[in-house]
Amino acid sequence: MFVHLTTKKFVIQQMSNTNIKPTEGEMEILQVLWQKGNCTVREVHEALNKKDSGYTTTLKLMQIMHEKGLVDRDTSSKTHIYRALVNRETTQQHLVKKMIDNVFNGSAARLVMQALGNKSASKEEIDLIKEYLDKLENK
Amino acid sequence: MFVHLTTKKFVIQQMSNTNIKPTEGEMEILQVLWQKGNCTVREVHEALNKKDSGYTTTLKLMQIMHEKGLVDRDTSSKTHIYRALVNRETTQQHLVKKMIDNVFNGSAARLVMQALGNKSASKEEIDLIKEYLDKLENK
DNA sequence: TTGATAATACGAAAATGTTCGTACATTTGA
DNA sequence: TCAAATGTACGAACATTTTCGTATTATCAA
Repeated sequence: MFVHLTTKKFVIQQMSNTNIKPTEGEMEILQVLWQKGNCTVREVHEALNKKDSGYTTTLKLMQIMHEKGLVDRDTSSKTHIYRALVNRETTQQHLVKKMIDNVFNGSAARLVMQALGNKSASKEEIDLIKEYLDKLENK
Repeated sequence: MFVHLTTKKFVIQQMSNTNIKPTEGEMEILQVLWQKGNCTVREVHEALNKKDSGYTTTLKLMQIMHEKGLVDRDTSSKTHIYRALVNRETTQQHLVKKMIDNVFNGSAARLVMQALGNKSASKEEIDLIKEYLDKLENK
C-alpha cells in the first residue's frame, strides 16, 4: 500500500523548537500521526471522524502545521503524505509541565492524584504505575 | 481588613456548567482565587505579577469570568470582591480528563508517568503518591 | 480524449481570547 | 471642598485558531 514511501524520502530534520504548544486541533492530528505513522490528509480526517468540520479544514490545519514545522510531508506525488516532526514524549512532557504549573500550582503529585481518581485509571494501569514508581525510587 | 465581608453576602449559587473550560488566563486567576479566597481585582492582579499586561486587562478578564459564571462578586462597595464559583477539584478533574483524551490517547497511566518523569516530582511527592495508590487499591 | 473524481492552495470569514484606551464614578486626604 | 487617586464599565483593536468556499491541478476510468 505504501510501497512508494520506501523510495520517496522525507526531509531529514528534527524539531528543535523549544516552545512547543500545539493547539487543540493540532494535537488531535498529532495523535493520529503518532499512532498511525505516515498519513494522508484524508486518512487523518477520517480517523478524526469529525462530523462538525469538513475535509478542507483538516487539510488547512495540516498545512499550517507544516508551516510551523510540526509536521513534514512528502509532496512527490499528488497526494501528500504527512508525518509528525515533533517527538511524542517531548510534546507530552511540555504540555504536562504546563498543566502542572497552570492548573495544579506546580504540584505534580496533585495532578497525578487527580488523574488517578479518574475512572479512566483501571486496576492494571494502577499496577503499572506502582511498578514505575518503584523503579523511579530505586535510583 | 475584610470585616465588612462578614455582613455582605455573595449570591448563593453553584456552577452547574458541565462544560467547564477556563482559558489559560482565566485559570491563572482561578488559581489565585482558590488559593487566597475572596479577592479584589487589584489583589489578583498583583498576585499574578504580570508585567506584560495592565490592570484593566485583569479587570476585564474577571468581568468576563463573571458573565460566564466562573466567579461571583460582591458589588455592595465600590471595590468589588470576587470569589471562585467553580470548584477547584471539579475543574481540575475536567481539565485532566481532557488532557488524557487529547494528549494521551485516553491513557491515564501515560499521563501519570509523564508527570512523574518530570523533575517537578520530588521524593516526598512520590511517597505521597504511593500512599495514595495503596489506599486506592484497598477498596 | 474527456468528464468525473479527488487533491491541494489559499484567501477570507467566523469564533474565541487578550489587551488597552478612555469615560465615568467614588473615595480620600490635604 | 476639591483635586488626585483608585475603581468599574465597556467598546474596540489585535491576535490566534478554526472553518469554509472556491479556484486550480492531477488522476482515472469509460
